[in-house]
Amino acid sequence: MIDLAQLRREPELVTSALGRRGVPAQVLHELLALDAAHRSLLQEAEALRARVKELSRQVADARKSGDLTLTETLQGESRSVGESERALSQAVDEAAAQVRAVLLDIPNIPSDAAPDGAGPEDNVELRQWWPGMDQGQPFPSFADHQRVAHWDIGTELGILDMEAGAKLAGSMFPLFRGAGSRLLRALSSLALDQHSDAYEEIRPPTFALTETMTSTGHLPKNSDDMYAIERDDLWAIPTAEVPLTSMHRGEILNEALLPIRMTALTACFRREAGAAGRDTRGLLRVHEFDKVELFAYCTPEQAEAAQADILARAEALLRALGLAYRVLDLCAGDLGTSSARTFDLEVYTPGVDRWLEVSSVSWFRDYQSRRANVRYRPGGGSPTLVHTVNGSALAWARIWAALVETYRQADGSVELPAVLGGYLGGRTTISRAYAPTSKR
RNA sequence: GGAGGGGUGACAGAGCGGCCGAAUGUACCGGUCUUGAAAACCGGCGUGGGGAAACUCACCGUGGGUUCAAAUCCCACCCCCUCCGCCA
Repeated sequence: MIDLAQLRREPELVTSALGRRGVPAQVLHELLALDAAHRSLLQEAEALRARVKELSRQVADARKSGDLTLTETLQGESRSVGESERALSQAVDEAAAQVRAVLLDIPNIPSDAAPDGAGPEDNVELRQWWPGMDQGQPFPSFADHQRVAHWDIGTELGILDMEAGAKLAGSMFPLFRGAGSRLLRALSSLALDQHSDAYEEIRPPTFALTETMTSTGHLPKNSDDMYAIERDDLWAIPTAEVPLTSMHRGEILNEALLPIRMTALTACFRREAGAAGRDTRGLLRVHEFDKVELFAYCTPEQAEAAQADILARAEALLRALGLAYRVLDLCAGDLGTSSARTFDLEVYTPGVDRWLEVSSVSWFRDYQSRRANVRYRPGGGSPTLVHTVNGSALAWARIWAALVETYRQADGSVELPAVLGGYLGGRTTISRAYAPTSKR
């Protein structure tokens, strides 16, 4: 969440910055009013509380001196002050809850560096990359045999079975088979191995408590986008960012250990509630996908480099896989709730002729760490919130789509890039012959 | 799931109704001593909220309750450990 003290200190600045991403000034004015009301109630209640404590001390003294009448008088007085204190405290709690509810709903302040804009159309494309670009070649033209959608390729080769997935869990739950399944495993292994030089590999739980989801900013605002297991107060994680951000919740981290960097392979679950029927064929948009995430807790000074490192690693993977992609600098209006600055990576898929988001590399400033209460002591001084940074490297479902489309050969087989060879037991060719044909 | 034990400051560990935000030890910071270091000795050392300040409030797993007063008593829940049961 944003810093309430900062809002009080410089309301115009915060209001105009949040205005860039569409938060009405009215909301902030109301928040300040609620906050002022809360504080004045708090002062009254605390004065009463102090009085009760003072009287209690006097009761102890009176009893010690054996003055029973005085003891009873003081007890009576304390009791009545205590009663009004209790009533006031309840009002204080209610006021505090109101403040918190509004505060939790306010998105992060965008970085000054984030471009202006209201939505996806205003995002700024920073660069593109494609195989051969470094040698001066133009953007690939792609042959007709590459202009086949991955869902057709998947069916043809028996490596993707959307029908079977739908039968088991409903539409938009993909089921990969044979070489298609192994390809996913290979991608995850490749990525995790690549990041292991600087990022500790974590395998977190797939579900998280409401409190955990709140720390990253996924709750309360985006509850419709998540799968819930109400009986156990659990939510299926939409990204490994959720558990990783909360791993050190409530802790004061050793400054010497920063940045603390972690990578995790998890399944990610998205209800995609608002997106019914839109771009939903094949793997364009699915409810469950595997993703390798990169994450860092760092000092404010380290944040920029930490974000750059994650972006560089995600790009390096795309290049290693030989996939054309572009980098977008998200405008203020398109930023995720918790983010101050985000770079999206979109891969080009020739078969469906689209740019698909496969990574979102974000800097959250102290928005998440304030919710999660993760701090460090700069120079041994008083505790200060850390910054969090994360990004995917990468989300595999769409990469899978890009790979089979980009590397489809004239004969209908798929010839995967050599970097994956070691993870595929040397079999970089996927052809009908390898398909375990139970059905087609 | 059943039985028992336990959750207190960075860590260890006392306190079990009345200046307890909390003894003591370790760690850490400053100082004395020393050529330097160690040891010893002296001093300091939690977090958060409110307040211009004086000052004040909260926090001893979490949430309720009893009481003039709760780390201390009562209730519920969570987590950890040991044993039993079950199990990939």
